[in-house]
Amino acid sequence: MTTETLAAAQAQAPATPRTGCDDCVLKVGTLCRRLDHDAREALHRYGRRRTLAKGQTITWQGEPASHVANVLSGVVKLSATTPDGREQILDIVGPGGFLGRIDDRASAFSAIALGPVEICLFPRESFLAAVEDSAEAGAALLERALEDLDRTRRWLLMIARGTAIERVATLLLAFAERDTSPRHAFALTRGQMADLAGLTIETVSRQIGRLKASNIIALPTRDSFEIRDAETLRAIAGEQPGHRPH
Amino acid sequence: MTTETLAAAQAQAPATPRTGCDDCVLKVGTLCRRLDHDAREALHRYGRRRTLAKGQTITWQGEPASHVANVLSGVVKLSATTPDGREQILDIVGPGGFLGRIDDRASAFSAIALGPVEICLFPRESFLAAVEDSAEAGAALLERALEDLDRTRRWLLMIARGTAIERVATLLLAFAERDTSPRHAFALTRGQMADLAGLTIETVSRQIGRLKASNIIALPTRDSFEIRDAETLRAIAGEQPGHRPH
DNA sequence: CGAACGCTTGAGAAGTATCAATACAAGTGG
DNA sequence: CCACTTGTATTGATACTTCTCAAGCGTTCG
Repeated sequence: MTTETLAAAQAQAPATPRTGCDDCVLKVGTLCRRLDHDAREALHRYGRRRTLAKGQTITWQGEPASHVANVLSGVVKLSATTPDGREQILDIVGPGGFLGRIDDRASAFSAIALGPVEICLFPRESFLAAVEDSAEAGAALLERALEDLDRTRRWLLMIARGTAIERVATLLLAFAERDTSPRHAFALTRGQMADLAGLTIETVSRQIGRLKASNIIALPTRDSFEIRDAETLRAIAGEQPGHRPH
Repeated sequence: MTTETLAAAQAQAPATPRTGCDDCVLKVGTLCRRLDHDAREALHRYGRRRTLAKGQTITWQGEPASHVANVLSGVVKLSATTPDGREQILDIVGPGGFLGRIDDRASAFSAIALGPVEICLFPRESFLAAVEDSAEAGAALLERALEDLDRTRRWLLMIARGTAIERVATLLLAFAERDTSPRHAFALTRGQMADLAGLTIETVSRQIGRLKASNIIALPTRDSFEIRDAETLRAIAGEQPGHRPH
């Protein structure tokens, strides 16, 4: 597993052309889209687009991060590793997501690309300056941060009070939300599901087995599933009416 | 337990004088202190200061919140109640903290005053407008939100991967950080510690008993403790060097 | 004094982790 | 093409942690 820091990533890919925000991939974007032209210019003087391969680490647990980043495309897992070697995924960050710390303390977490990922990388100081100059950018990032906070709190509740089958059912419903076809892909491996749900691989597998045995889901292949009884599945997940996962 | 919403709280205390931000209690404040005069004026046209008694609910789980608030003084617990009646405290919010959702969906959580609390209450729309007008306010709130996010993620890690004694040790260290005298108060009751740590009262009590039996802590009275072996306690808590709890 | 509340302690039950074996799929190299 | 390795998933037996239910204790307060 690569252990590059943001700075290292920047040094490693100096050939990447300086790309302006005007042709930014981030169409649904949080940041660039809501900056006025001047602010965008100022920020884009410092922002660099980088491409990361699957498994590449963007920030490494324990190192002070001099840079922050926005995810342009692809998916990143934000995770921490306990002293005894177990991993906990704290969030899955997709396009528009913010990575890094706003102060200069060491980051407690690692961000690892789950597939090919494009990010926009900023020195922390210039990023902060840009945010303080543009109210729109600040408001957009604030909105995003508060959404992240809300989602993290809901997941904290699930981890703290939910049983194994509740957590797995919630994950399956989240996977199912991503597409409309009846057959859904497991977006994560069993190991990643376990790391996200705070369980072991074996427990995740057993709960999926229980759901299959109860005919609540079916497993046409090993990496896809169909929901046979959505109502029961939602009931197991303890879904509150009025807000949906993710 | 009172179940008032923000709107109800506003209606309930109409006699409170409209207080300007210039004499705001929030000296270390996140918001008001960093607004320029015009923005402060604009916001203060809508902000109302409210005093809440211990146990009073500021927002109620499931209700759409039309207002947001900043905590001026006192401490609030942000918590959720599961369908089966157990409570999970998601965060303890002190002066400078932000309460509420920035969108109009129902709030998933309740905020309950742990003691006498002063808050500054804003209609959500005017609050948002003020943030979009003032880059400084946006930046300050963003900083705060990202801190909250970081702390919540650390606690999620602790809940997901930590054992009962690790969680309790972490809480004790957090209590001990609040004062310098050798004898520390339990800032929360056993029940609140359990709700925060995702445990039961009995388990919390047993872990405290274990720490006492191992001479790692002493219990001079029932609502205070002394740390006898700080190093071991920190080792149990699994404290990473480089960042401290809360 | 009795009631209410918060805390402690005990015994048994339940849920999940751990350890271990096996199965399956996808490469890889002979 | 087939053995072999590697990564991932399933299944079983057992141990351990925490929850649940229950009882008892100490303090405060009416």
